[in-house]
Amino acid sequence: MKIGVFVVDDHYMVIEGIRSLLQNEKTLDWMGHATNAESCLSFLKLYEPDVILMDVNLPDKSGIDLCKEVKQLYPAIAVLGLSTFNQQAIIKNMMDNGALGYVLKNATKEELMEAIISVQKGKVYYSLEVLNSLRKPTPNQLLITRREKEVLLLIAEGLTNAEISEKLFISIPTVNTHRKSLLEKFEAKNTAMLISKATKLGSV
Amino acid sequence: MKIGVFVVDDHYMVIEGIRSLLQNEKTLDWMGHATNAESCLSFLKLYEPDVILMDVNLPDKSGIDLCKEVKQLYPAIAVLGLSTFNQQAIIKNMMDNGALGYVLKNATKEELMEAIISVQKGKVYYSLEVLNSLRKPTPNQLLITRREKEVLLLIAEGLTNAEISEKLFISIPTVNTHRKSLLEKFEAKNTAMLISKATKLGSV
DNA sequence: TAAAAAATCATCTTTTTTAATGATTACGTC
DNA sequence: GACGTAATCATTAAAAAAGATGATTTTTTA
Repeated sequence: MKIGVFVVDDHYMVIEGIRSLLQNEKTLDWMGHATNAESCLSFLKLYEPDVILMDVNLPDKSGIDLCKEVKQLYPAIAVLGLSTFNQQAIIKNMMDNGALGYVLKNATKEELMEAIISVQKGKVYYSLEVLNSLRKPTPNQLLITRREKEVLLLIAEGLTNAEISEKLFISIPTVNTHRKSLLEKFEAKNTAMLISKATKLGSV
Repeated sequence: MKIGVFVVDDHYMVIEGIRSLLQNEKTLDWMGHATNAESCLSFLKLYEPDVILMDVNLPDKSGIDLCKEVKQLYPAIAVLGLSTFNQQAIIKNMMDNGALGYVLKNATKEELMEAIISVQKGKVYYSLEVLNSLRKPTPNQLLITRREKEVLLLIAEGLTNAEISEKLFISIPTVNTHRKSLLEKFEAKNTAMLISKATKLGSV
């Protein structure tokens, strides 16, 4: 019984690369590809692959959202996250939304095969690099509260404390408190460093 | 006479994708690939391809810098920029540093072939999407000067004006001037927005 | 080489952020 | 129901950034 594989990625070269890597694998059945979330969902109405390789950055919606939808509609399909970035926040998000594994786009053929076979069996798979990055002592970035995240986003948009307080219906001192805990949690010296770190970690 | 093609990209899947797309083209000679700038330069010491497909994001240095170096050392080689992003700033930068063309990673085989043939003949090539984006009214982001970029980087690292002035051996008012022009050019209301925009545009 | 652009410095004012401390209320979990 | 965390608000002061204007010296580039 072959493993049906489907790929969703907005870059044709990447799709072609994966197809080329996997084309001689007799245990796999290349079911096709989609370059956006919509056509992926259309495909799934007609066919049910065993494994979907899913890029986290898609033109119409994020891979994270698509992953969630796919898992709700077709729980049997194993989703394997795929991206160029090695960022805890994104990976964690992807896994929380039903992905069974995560590989980077510089993965070798062997890694990719191992990942596909693993998730098809229902086993979790992370590529080596992803594992290493997840092993790093978790900085406090993951522990941002809901409110702090709201404030962070507004700061990044360029709002001042006064504007944020108005928008969130809280007092300026409160905004300041959140601001201070954000600086602490991100180990940032000031706003610039905060936004810089937060953006790179995918929190913004 | 075949066109010698070399690819520099840090993602194995992309390399494989390009190779697969081009493998049946009899007019091309696949000379190999590199996954970072260093090994690209090593390769060029031994062989001279006609065209290099060069990703703008490399692990060891930016494709923009690599492009500059390659053109200095081997002016005859045509460099074709390659990336997932369609951003004027990056494209312009790449072209200013000697690239003859620019295609996105979702290019089709036909586009890619046309691009390679064009730049090999010394003709400029932009993919359709790139052309469209270049036609848009240019925001001022492209015009960041060398000094402004230095200041921007230090701001993002969390340095204050005083610290920056010390580091760059300039006065605090001067740092302030650069800071203000950065805010203008990025159309940012404050530091937070500046760093946010700059990071997303790849300037940091 | 002349014009344009970049880089430099200055002064002064206002706004915003950061720091330091302390405290109350709400909420979910064990 | 106790406990910890999150969320809220307050006061005061110092540091930093932002805004407005003007001006000189290098560099680049047409």
